[in-house]
Formats: sequence, C-alpha cells, structure tokens
Amino acid sequence: MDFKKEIAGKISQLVDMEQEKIMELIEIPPQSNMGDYAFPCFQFAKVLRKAPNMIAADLAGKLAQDNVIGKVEAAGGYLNFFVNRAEFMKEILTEVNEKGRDFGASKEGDGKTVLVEFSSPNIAKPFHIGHLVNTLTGSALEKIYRHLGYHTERLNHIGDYGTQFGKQIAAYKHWGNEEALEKDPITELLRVYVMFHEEAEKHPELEDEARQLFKKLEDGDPEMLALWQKFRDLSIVEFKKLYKEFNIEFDSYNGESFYTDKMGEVVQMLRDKNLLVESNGAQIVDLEKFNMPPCLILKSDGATIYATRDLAAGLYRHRTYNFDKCLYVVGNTQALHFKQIFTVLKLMGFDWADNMAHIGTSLVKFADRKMATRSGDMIYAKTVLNEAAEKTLEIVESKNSGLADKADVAKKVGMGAVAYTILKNNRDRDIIFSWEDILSFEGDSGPYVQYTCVRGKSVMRKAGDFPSTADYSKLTTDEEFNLVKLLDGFKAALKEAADRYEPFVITRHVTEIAKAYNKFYNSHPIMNAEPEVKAARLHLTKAVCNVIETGLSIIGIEVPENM
RNA sequence: GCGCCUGUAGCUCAGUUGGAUAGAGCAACGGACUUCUAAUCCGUGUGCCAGGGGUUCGACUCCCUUCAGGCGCACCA
Repeated sequence: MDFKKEIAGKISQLVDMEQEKIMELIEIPPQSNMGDYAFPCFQFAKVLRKAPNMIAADLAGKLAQDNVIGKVEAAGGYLNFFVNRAEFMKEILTEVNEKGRDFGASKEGDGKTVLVEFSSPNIAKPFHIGHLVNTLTGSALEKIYRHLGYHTERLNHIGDYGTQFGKQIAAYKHWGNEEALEKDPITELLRVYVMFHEEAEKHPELEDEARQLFKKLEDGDPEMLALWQKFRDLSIVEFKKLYKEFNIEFDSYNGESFYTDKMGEVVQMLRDKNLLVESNGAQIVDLEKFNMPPCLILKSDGATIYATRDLAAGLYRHRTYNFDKCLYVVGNTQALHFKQIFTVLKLMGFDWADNMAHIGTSLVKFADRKMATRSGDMIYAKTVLNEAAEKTLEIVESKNSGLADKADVAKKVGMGAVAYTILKNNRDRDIIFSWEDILSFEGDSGPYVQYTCVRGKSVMRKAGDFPSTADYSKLTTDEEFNLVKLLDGFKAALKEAADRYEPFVITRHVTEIAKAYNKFYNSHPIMNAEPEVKAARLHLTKAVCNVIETGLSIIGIEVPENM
C-alpha cells in the first residue's frame, strides 16, 4: 500500500482535482511533528474565494480516521496528515522483509535498455583519482537503473587508439623491459613513455619514428599489432583489479580502436547530407546557428578525430542495442564536445540522439592548482586505496584488535570511505582533493554507515534464530516510526537518483537511515526488551540492514560482518 | 571576448516542481560506556542564502544585472 497515494485519493473526493495532480502537490513537512504528509491549499484560494487556512480547516473536518489516516490537522494553509502508524509499520516492514535485496525494485524499466558509458581510461596510463570519480559515478548510475528494472549495458570506452601509441611502441622498443612489463605493466609503460618525451627533446627524430610506427600499426603490421595488443591486454587486466574492489564489471571494452573501421561511413553520411564544410583545410560541421563552435570531423591531413569516433560509436550503439537511453558518464570539462556530437547526430536526422545525455562528473582538483595529467602531477587511484586500507587497518588495530580478518575488513572499510566521499555530493561541483576528507571515518562517512549495519548484524547474530514473524504494532516509539518512514523513502530516493542522474541521493538517504537507526539503537534496548517488542525490533533491524546494504552496494560499498 | 558550471554557518556540503521558524557533517565546548560493538548517542548556532533590481499572496529556489572562482572555446582525447 502506498500511503501517499491513498491520501491523495481521499483528498480527490473532496476537491476538484485529480488524484495524480494531488500526488504531485503533496509534500513532506519540514518538521516531523507537523505531520507525515502535507497538502498545501493555497492553490484553491482564488477559485473558492476563501483563505487557504479556512479551506484546510474545512477539509480537515471532512476526513475521518481509518487504516490510512491516523490524524488530520489544519495548520496555516496546510492540511497535515499523520498516518495510521500501526498500519504503516506493518505495511512497510512486511514489504522490506519480503523483498529483501529487491526492495525498491520497480517495473518502470521493464523492456527498456539503458547504455551507460563510464570509466574509459587510456591504456598504458595510470588510473588516477579523476578516473575513479567517473567510474564510481557511472557504476552507481548503472546499478540504480538496473535496480529499477532496466536492462543495462556497461560500456568501457577504452582509450586505446591514437598517435600516442606510436610513441609508446617506440619507447618500449628502445628501453622496455619485458620482465618489468609483466610484473607491473602500467608502471613500466609509463616509465618508458616519460623517457620517450625526455629523449625526444634531445633527439627530435624520435617523433618521426613514432609517427612511422603508428602508421605501421594502422596498416596492420603484425609486430606492431602484437605489441599494441599486449599493452592493451595487460592494461585491462590491471584495470579489472581495481574494478573488482568496487564490484564493478563491464559488458563491453570496445574502445576507440574498435571504431577505426566504422568512421568512413559516418564521414560519407555527413558528406551525402551536405553537412561537411571545408575550413582552414579541415572538414567540419558548422554549428553556428546553434551558437556553438564548429565540430571538427577530419583534420587538415585527412585523419579522423575523437568527434568522428564518437559519432561512429553513437551510430553503432543505436544499431546494436536500440537503446532507450544512452548515458555518457564523462568529466564535466567535455560538456561542449557532447553537446556538439548530439547536435550533429540530430542534424543527420537521427532523432534518437534526443535519448543521449552527457552526465558530467566532478573535476578533481588540488586546493591550489589543477590536477594535471600531462605533467604526471596527479594522485593515483591505487595510492588512494592503499592509503585508505592502511589507515583503516590502524583504526581496526586500536578499536578491535581481536578481529579475525583484519586486512579484509580494513580493505572494505577503506574502500567504503573513498567511494562514499566521492559519491556524497552533487556532480556539478568540483572536488577539492583532500586526504582528510577522503579518509574520513566519522559522521557523514562510509564507515559510519557500515558501522551502523555491522552493529545491527551483530545484534541479529546474538539473537540467534528469532521468530519469522513479528507483531509490528509493538513498535510504537517515534524513533522506530521515523526509521520506517526512511525505509519507505528509499523507493523515492532511487527514483530521484535515476531522474537526476545523481548517485549522491542514495548516499545521503542511506546515511539518513543509519542516523535514525543509531538514534533508535542508543535509546531503546533490543535484546532486553519484552519478547514481543524484541522480536519486532529484531525484524526492524533486519529491514534496516537490508536497505542499507542494498543502498551501499549500489554505490560500490560492501559491509563486513564485523569491524 | 563568448558559452557552461559554481557562490548557503569558521570548513565541506544538503535544501525536492517557489511555500510553514534555512538544515547536516566536520571543527569547538559540555555530557552519556557494570547495559545489544562509544567508528555511536545527547546538548550548545547573531547564516545581509555573493551584491543589486524585478515577478509573486509568498523567492535560497524563477527572470535581469553586477561581482568572484572554475571549466571550455577545431586539427590532443
């Protein structure tokens, strides 16, 4: 039963407005003592020629208590509803405990496909904190949509193509060490790549060599191809280790190289539709009437560019998946690029481009300067995770040194702290990197939520086998009621997170649940309560842990058994 | 110069389609462990919601404008 819907239905019998419209108007009062739902009556003032507070009072008099409504009050221009608590507790807790990890799942996504492109690191390059932001955001969005019943495809558009690989191959041929490559591929590849740039300053002929090698690679030279393939494979193995930490998987690793033979068609189509214009020797699509700079399709040397690849990829994805939605989870800095791509696709006559969206992710910066990729002035994801696990281990050591699998717990909690920090705020805001923030373990943090759940699980373990059913009407305190309201709110949070493409909605909601449970936990006994109350509280605990774990798993966080 | 984003408490940030006294965490200070894990809980806030106009019964929220910061503006991705 949906209490909000029921209430809207009752109101619709009294006023000249449809139930759906009323649903939209109903809000949650700022203070819980005002009520559980509120219906603002301001809109009727003009039509009825009556003051809003009079209307509210009038309506309040016509609504009787029943199994949905516990109490109705008129306050100001608001009609405030207090739900029938006993019924509410029973409904929601039964639903959560029946559905388990599927709580919050819906049918809205039935038969629909959502593509989520995210992570997309460059091979042979280290995975830095910026990639991590992007990866966690994309993965969370994908999991949110999956939970809502959509069929999803996780696309990792690997950066595995371009002239840089000519340099990479040249560098490796000159100074590479095979043993080091097998042992720690990215480090070795980066080492020789950096070396190439240093050497190229003294010996410019290296640049020519790199160009030639890239040409050979493009022409399918077996030796070059084998090396490139090797770099690619080893890099992906490395990336997968990182993905595993956050339970992330991909359905496709088709990257830039995959589209090399698919760009000709796009160029031809643009030409056929007379969209291609020459400008300074290059071929562009003019976007002036859209108030945008032109979209470069072919460079003056005739070579393709990333925009060409993204157009080809868009076309390919539409044909292959026939998506209902295609999300590009890529840094905010690329907003213009995607706006151009979508516009060009529309100009080509592809209306499905309207179903594509760029989901810009936060830029990670240092307090005083930009996090630069080229100069190597950046923080690696690996470093962050290692630091997090290390710090966590120290804390575990001091708080719970008797713990069995300390290293594993430290890892889960450390990862939790990192993922939480990254996914707790709006994507529009830049993230100022700070060790203090990312390794935060108190209050608003991953470990706080994990700890809450761990305590709950611990109580359940101590309770052993408890009855499979409980009388939820025994849960009569405000703390318990507020907790259940939040559990119910998880459904709306999922929906909002999906609509806004904002994982932080989940992060914050799960935190609210944890806070409410901690408050309850500290003010009411579970184990020492009367048998019936105890049973009900254990079921409440089970429901809370369930929803917290579901929410956390969406944002890539696991909960250990102990911590 | 043009475009996009941001500006809310000392710090980091929420604030639902405009609505009831603007909320959290951190930091600070004071309290709660013979009791289910104190990574917890409870208490303490004089915020020109960047400034200025406008729309509205009502604006942190919508419109205009100024200021400050970030990002982007074709042969890199």
